[in-house]
Amino acid sequence: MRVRIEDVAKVAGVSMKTVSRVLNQEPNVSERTRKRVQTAVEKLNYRPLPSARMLAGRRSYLVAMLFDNPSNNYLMEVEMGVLDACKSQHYHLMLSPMTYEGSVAAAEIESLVVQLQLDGVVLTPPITDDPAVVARLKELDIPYASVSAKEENRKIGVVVDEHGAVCAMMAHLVEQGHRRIAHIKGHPAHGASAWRLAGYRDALERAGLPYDPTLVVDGEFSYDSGYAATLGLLGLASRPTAIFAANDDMAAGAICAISEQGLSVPGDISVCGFDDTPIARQIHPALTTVRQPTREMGRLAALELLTEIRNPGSGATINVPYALQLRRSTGPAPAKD
Amino acid sequence: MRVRIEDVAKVAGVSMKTVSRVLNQEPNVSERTRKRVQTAVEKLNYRPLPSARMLAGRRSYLVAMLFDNPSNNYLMEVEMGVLDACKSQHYHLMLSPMTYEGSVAAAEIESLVVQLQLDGVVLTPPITDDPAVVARLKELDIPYASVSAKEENRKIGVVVDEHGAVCAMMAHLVEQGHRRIAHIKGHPAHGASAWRLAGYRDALERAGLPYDPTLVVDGEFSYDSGYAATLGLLGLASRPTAIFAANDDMAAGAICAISEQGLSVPGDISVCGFDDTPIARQIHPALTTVRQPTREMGRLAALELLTEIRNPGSGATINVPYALQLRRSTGPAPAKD
DNA sequence: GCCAGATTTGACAACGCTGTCAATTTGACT
DNA sequence: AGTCAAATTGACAGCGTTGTCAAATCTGGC
Repeated sequence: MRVRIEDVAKVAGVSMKTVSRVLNQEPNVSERTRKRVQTAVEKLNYRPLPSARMLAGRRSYLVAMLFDNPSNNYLMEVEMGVLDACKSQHYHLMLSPMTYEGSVAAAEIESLVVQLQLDGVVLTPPITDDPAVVARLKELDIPYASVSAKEENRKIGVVVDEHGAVCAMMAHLVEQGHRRIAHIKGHPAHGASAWRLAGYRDALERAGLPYDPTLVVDGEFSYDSGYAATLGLLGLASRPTAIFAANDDMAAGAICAISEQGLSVPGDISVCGFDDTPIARQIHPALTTVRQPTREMGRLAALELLTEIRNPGSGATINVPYALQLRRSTGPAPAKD
Repeated sequence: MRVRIEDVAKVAGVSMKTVSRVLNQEPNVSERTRKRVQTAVEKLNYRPLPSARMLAGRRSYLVAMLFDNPSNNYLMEVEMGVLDACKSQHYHLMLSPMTYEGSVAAAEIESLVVQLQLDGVVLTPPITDDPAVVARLKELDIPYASVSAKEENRKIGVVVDEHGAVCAMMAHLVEQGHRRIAHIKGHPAHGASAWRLAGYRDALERAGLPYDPTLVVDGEFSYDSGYAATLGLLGLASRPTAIFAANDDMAAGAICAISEQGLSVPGDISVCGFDDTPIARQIHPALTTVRQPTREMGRLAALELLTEIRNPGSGATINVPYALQLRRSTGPAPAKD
């Protein structure tokens, strides 16, 4: 038989309403009763019935996560985090893949938010920076939280100090004696691409190294684009001794290209990436990269969104720490001739 | 203001219940009243509120996908497929990660299915073969569809002919002159591991090759387990000239181990995997493997589930085709001494 | 014109939860 | 102890729909 809120109330020895308060994190519940109720909820394995809450309250207890497949891994991690957060607050998640094409997206938003009476939306890159989507969301006055959004689109959400991470990574290369460090840019639609490039430039300046435009090449975050870009760099008259790729996939492509040319990593050229996706440990040599706590980021973004939903104006942007993962793909610069 | 069924009833000059009957195509409504109600519905542009019907009626229009992280990529692909199917039928998807531990899982199922009044469940490996979960689902009489389940747990769902795929892959190796072919087994909890091992043995027999137990080693589908297993194989007095790993991650580990020992792939040893995950194209050399249409499998499984829900007894198991992806990691067996 | 039986219709009580508002308890100060 | 305000708790009425079951209305045969 279905467990109802009434049953939980009976077990906890409180009223239905009090259980409801605990479930919805409403204020004015003493710590002692809250604990008691929570115990009862767990004991009975109770979950509120979405349709009943929707009907009784005015909210749908539904948030959507909008995405457009940057990378399966990344997405899945964020999703798990969002799921964690939702579960902890008895919210539910709707997944909504969107083809990132501006106007189409806006119409999709419309039907999602309006028809399903969504309470809020979690945005993941690159949709975080889609002006049409953000504008429509604001217009509809629906709370949204973003993961790694650009400054201007970010009121609520979570970010890492990408700039700092890139600088740290670059500092590591400089320490190893590298002076000609190339950069493979990310996909132009992603905010992260710009941050990483900016970090690269600032780090050069900080190290007193010149900025050489020939060492900065286009990429699109894909393995193939990294491979192609690296081929170009290797053809340069004076080739770099290190390559900083804007993500791991491209770094993997770079390593492959370098090996294929008969050069060694890191003997001849050091390579580093960004993100610490599983591939970083599964290539040879293992990739030096920057780790972001992706799942945690999803969780925190969703948590802030729920906070905002519950209490408009109280959602914030959270900064999470990054961590350099030094592995075998970077090493001392080869001795100069 | 929202238009309610009551308003429609008033306009049509009938009771709420009669309007409901018309909306749900129930019998025993005279043609005249049906018309009158329909006119009123159109005039007021009335749509029933989903949560109210769910609460009052019995269906939730909700299906869940149960999973326990076999691989982010795989999962995400299946999920996308399931999402496609749900969307097309105006159903919604609940994601539910489960820690695969038998009894715990069963309790979680309970709470999901009963508490959320799910209409059906999509099972993904390895949960497809968790006896506790399957038994509980049957007991609760909830329709479920599985993706790549073992024979006995599969009434509704989708499978690929893994046995055939493995045989085809092995035939390819044999054709290239390989006689000592090793196999790295998958995680024992996954049905696929058994299929792939069985396919390996049958293929050997078919090719008239002896089955050598020392060439069959344990793995758990992870990169590291593939790496470790391969080290073992390389230490053998008479080492294999080809390794068939039960999935791509392990194959990638194998390639890494082989290279580290100073041997070449495929020059000294050919390696092949299974699944065609992105890593297959991102390692060097690119991996020969078997591709399954993962997303399509998710879609078809969900579609069959929805069919079954709508019309009990009509769901079926669908067989989807596999495809050999021949890449650079396999080649002719080295000439015998 | 009347009756039994079939057909059509409606009243009303769920469904499981939250909002409202009043009742009770707590705690800080006299 | 006694007071009053603040914090905590609970009773109960919906939310919009469908299920149940009884009431009303139609049939056709006499």
